[in-house]
This record gives sequence, structure tokens and C-alpha cells, in this order.
Amino acid sequence: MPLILQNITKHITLTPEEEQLFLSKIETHHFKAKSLLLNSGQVCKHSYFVNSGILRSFNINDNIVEHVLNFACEGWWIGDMYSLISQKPGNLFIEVLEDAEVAMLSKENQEQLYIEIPKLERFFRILTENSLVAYQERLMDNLSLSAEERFEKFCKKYPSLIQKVSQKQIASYIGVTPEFLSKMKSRLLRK
Amino acid sequence: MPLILQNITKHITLTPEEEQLFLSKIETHHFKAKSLLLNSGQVCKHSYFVNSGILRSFNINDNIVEHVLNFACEGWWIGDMYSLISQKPGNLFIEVLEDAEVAMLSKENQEQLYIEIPKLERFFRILTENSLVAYQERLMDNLSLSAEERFEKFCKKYPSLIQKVSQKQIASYIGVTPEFLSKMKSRLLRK
DNA sequence: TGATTTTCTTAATCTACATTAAGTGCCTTC
DNA sequence: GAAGGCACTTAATGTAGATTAAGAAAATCA
Repeated sequence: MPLILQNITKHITLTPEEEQLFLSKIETHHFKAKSLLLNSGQVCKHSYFVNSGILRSFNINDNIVEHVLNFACEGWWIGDMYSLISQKPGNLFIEVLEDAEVAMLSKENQEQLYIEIPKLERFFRILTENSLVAYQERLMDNLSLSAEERFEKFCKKYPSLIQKVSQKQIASYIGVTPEFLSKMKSRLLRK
Repeated sequence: MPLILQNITKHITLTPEEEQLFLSKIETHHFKAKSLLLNSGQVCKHSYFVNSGILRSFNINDNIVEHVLNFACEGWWIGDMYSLISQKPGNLFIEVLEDAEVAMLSKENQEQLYIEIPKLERFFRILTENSLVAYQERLMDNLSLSAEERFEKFCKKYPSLIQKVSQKQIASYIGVTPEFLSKMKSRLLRK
């Protein structure tokens, strides 16, 4: 069973016909590392589901500093929710960090599916709820934890990403400079 | 028409019968300033919709420092989404800042309504999407803006709250100490 | 394969914001 | 209407994390 259907059936049950209908609305593509699936200023037309590889979303502040909003690897969804909802130009980039196979669901097909398979409203509601809770926790962590605590939490939460993603990216995700993350790491090792 | 129905019909259309059904699932209560609708460690059983007055949600770090997650005034929803979804004890407090009338929708009634009025899946999906986008922006702001920029943005975004909520609360929301917010304010005034 | 770019490290210096402390005015509550 | 408690201000001092810089290691590329 395709990974994306496994993902959906975690929360709702589809009939074989519905599964086929869903799959027919999905386009799957391969992307090389460093390719951009979405550029800042573009309207986001798709939700992306990662079958393999790694993506990240980030923005760029004052044309200088990058800030990573999210990583997505196998089994994760990613997109620019603001732009996707409003169909206005967003300020996020979505980039491939490691060669990836990505299932793409267009906004139109998604809306169409809501009509043809109303249960999917429930699925995407639950997906969004879970995502919201994660952002909420991350926000509170940024308000209340030190950089070191945030780093330790990241390591526990995403042990596989630590192996795969450069320190620079992780620094950006937890909200410190790469220099400071490097310093923290050696401090933690010395313990 | 009750405020809560106005809120819902911004995104979906209900028949008069559905409106009545919805209202029958809602309990409305008055709360005095300083009362707690939810305590840390409790399971959150309701979504709260504010008809009048002001609420806030916050957590307490290491039994010392409060961090405001959200304010809610007239026409806003508030709750502990983590606890509400998982029905596990959360770490948020929900407190009344200004005497309030609150419409309460219990988790069970909400689930029941999803069955009886499937359109409500759509409504709460949209509500959750919008809330997610707001958290996402706030997170990025915390990663990339200075305290002063965050304060200015807050003033523009919630001009009415500036009047009604103490500086201490606003400082906590934007992630600085009350002393530093006070200093920033006088700095901005001098300009 | 070597050349070039990018990442990572270390260290010195700097700064935005926290902490501590003390004083003022206002709001609550008896 | 006194008294105690909060919210707010101001200022001195402290510090987590940024910035700058420069070299080493690793990855990319021709």
C-alpha cells in the first residue's frame, strides 16, 4: 500500500474505490537535492507528501538570514499553509535537502476530494490539529527554554534528523547561529 | 443572531434547524475576572467562545515564569488544543482577565455535532487552519524579529488589546520581561 | 584529482535583553 | 479611608547568545 494511503488510514478508513480515487488525484515526482519546490513570492498550489528524501521550508529575513520553519522526511506533509489557504503569494521557500520522491496534491484536487470523499475533511482537520499543537509547543519552547534545552529537545524528538541534516539547518530551526550551536555541542560533549 | 452563529456562518451555511441543534449543544456562563476556566494538569473538556470580556491562556515555567499563549476577546475561540485533542492533562491555564460571558462547547458535543452536521468538520478545519497560520507567523516572528519589532507588530495587529490588557500580559505574550517592555515603550515615545 | 565551496570549530568581542533593586502611583479590599 | 498589594518606571549590573574572524575539515564539482 502506498505510504500516503497508510498515512491517511491512520485517521480515517477509505473504501478501495475511495483509495483509487484519492491516488488518481495525486502526482508523484522525483526531485534532486537543492531543487526548489516553492519559491518565496509564489502562490503555493500543492500540499507535498514526502515518500522518501528530505525537504525543508524556510523564509529569508531582510534578504540575509534564513529561518527554517520545518523539515519533512518520509511520511510527512509539508507546504506553505498560509499561501495554500489564501492562494496569495507566500514568503516561504520549500527546498529539497536530500533527493526526494514527493506525492503532490493540488489545491483544486484537494477541494474536489472534500466533495467526493467528505471523510477527508476529517483527515485534514486532524492533520491540521496535530500540526497546530506542534507549532504551539514549539512557540512556547522558544518563549521559555534556553537554546541548550531547545537543542536537547530537538535531539530527542527527531533523532534521525540529527544524522541527516546539517548542523547549520538545525541551528536555524531551533533559532540560534551555527557558531553558537557548535559551541553548545562541544559544551554538552564535555559533560 | 447569537455571536457564535455569526462566527460559524462566516465559513459555512447552516439551516435554521442546524442552528438550533448547534445552540442546544452550547452552554453559556458568566465568569468573574480572575476565575480559572482551566487549570494546568486538568484535561480540557471544552472549547470556549468568548461572547464578551477577555480571557487568556498561559503556562507556567518551573513554577515561576508565566508565558501567555493567547488572548481571546469578543468573537474569539480559546482552549487547550493539545489537551482537547488527546484528552490528556495539559499544561495550560485559562483565566478570565475581564468579566466574561463564554459559550462552552464540550468535546463530546463537538464530536456528536461532527456526526449530526458534517459541515462542521469543515468549519473547525478552517478555524484550525487559520489558527495554525497565525502560530506559524508568530513563531517565525519570534525567530527573526527583535523585541521592538514584535511589540510594534502586536500593536498594529491588536490595537484594542493594548487598551484593555496590562503591559505585563503583553510583555509575556511577545516574550520579554515587563521591565524591558517598559523601557522599549519610553524609547519609542521619545522618537 | 585537485580546486573550490561549504560546513564546522574555536575564540575574542559585542549587544539585546534579563535580573535585581528601589521608588511611585493606583487599585483592591477590609 | 487606611493598608497592602500590583502594575509600572528607571537604572545599575549581568549574561545568553550574536557577531566577527580565521583556520580546519568535509563535501561538491570540474
